Amino acid sequence: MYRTHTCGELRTTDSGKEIILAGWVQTIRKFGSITFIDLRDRYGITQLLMGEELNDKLDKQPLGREFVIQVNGTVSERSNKNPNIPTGEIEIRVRSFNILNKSATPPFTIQDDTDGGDDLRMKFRYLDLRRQAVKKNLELRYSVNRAARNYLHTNQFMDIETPFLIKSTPEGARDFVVPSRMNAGQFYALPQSPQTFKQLLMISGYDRYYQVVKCFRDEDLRADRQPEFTQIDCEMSFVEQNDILDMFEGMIKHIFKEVKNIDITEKVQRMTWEDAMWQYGNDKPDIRFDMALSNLKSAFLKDGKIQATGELINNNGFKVFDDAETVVAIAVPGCSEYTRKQTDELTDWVKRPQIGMSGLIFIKVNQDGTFKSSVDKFFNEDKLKAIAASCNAKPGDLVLILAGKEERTRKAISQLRLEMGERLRLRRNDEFKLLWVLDFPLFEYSEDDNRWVARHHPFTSPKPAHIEVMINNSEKIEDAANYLQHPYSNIKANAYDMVLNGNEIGGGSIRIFQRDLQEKMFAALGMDKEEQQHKFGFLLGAFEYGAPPHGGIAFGFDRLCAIMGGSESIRDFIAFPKNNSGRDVMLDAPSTIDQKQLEELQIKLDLK
RNA sequence: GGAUCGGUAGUUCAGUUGGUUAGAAUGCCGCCCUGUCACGGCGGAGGUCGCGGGUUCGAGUCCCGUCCGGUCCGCCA
Repeated sequence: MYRTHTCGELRTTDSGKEIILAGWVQTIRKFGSITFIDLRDRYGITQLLMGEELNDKLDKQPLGREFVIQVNGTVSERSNKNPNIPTGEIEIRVRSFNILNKSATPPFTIQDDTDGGDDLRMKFRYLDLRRQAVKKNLELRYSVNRAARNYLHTNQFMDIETPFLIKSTPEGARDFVVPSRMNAGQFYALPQSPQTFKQLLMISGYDRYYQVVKCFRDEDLRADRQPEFTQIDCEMSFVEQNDILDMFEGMIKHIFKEVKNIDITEKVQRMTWEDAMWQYGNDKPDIRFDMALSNLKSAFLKDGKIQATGELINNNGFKVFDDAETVVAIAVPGCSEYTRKQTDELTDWVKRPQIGMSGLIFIKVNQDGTFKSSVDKFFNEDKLKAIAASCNAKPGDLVLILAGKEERTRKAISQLRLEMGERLRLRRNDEFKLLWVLDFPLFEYSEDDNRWVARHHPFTSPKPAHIEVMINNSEKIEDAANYLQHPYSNIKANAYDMVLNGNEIGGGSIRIFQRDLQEKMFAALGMDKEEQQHKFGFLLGAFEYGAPPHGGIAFGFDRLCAIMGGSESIRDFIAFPKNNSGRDVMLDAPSTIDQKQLEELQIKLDLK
């Protein structure tokens, strides 16, 4: 027998018991003729006390950090207790020990605040995973997984596995491809999501499906994006949008209750995509704090028309505003005392290439009710007051204004809002605010491909009221620069995202389930009949055999875990993640393959 | 594809205007210590300053290139 107990479970009530423990040597503290050892396993740390009688053996068989040892001994109440660990009231009086395996000195310390850098930790990930801090994250991940499965199981969802070797459909993200040896010259693709399979399962009558499943996208990485990632993928039949929203806000609430013991009792706020863009400049607003936008002038089409023409700011001799397509403001609470240095620093911040604005205008709303702005030359106090009022600025606030092209400016003010929220510590990682964003546009114009593409995916249904517009308008565009004027840009979809603290954690839609509407959708995306048949013939065929109305959603499991764990980066919530360049630095993958393998696949490399 | 920050002891970092033998902490090794738990004390070993080229009497430091890593933009239906 290797052990009778784990290193996390013994207490004073076990005093006197003869036990066997096995684990890793965390630290050795030699104290004259006695030696203290912290023994660690997955469950905790237990202190071992080795007396004088073991010194000969310790001299002959010295221990080191991360040695795997087994000890026999007696549980004993300590004279000096350690209140910092659960087993701190006892120690093991060791009678004998056994080295099960030695260890080289690890390249970094196996501690919560390790001295190892990210690169080194990834290279020795198996050592990094021994650390309590990382273990805690994986435990959280497992408990989110269990909570989701329990909820879905309770609600009659059935876990059905779908294949990983599937067909490439170059719509959306780039596919990872896998060469086929038996079908030389042909390739499988790894799924970006089990989308079409879960729709086929609906047609097969499995009306509630789920899967916690790996998905693959061959795109560049980010702190919150990996080339292989896990989704909680779900689909339901005979449902309307509201049924799905209710079901899955139920799931998220259940997860929060089970994992973090947080009760979210209120209904999750629902906001249209247009309102999100209008109020926050962003389709995934962080609503932990307010700071909503004031649209002083905007080319954004809301309810099919331009809502802000700029009467408050135009024609005051300030060319920047007069020439701008869009002028937006936010009121930053309590920052009217910003110094010149601080406002200059903010100006530099918005001028960074990643933000790309050419300047920043500010109005200080002083405590005494006066105003001081960077555009005093052009705007009198009444005007400044009106602008400040438009974004609900209070005395003591700092109004920040950006002006420029619609898309860039809206994006920039959104980033500026988040940055100021961050600086003012309004984005606490122990506060959780959920939001549904609804009615996304169905199409997006791709200037690269000069055609309309599906914003969500091509199986998403249009709002019923917009179907006619979709069918009766050609997809062709005469003037690409004016695509916003095309009727397609105003078609909305039965699509929804769940947003948590400004992060998209889930997205889905009510699907098209009739063959002709699906064909019209493909046609709108510029796909002719032949191409439709080649790429999606199986789905169009299936729609002819009694496809039920259906819809679904997929949650980004890694990201959800990271946010619940209070982290921006998903890597610490994945046991073996890839680095920024998509490499596994531990395995050193990807790597070249043997000439023999290439020959079997009949593949010749032509590296540039 | 682009921007930006970084690469110095096993590890995390400091290193002034380009100037003597490149430092600290921690880890490692040795000795001392019977109540430590971030143990303590004394001593010791440990460096191709990522790599290549250039400027200079002299380069860790300046310039060019390159590789690696972090973050971001593009991209990610």
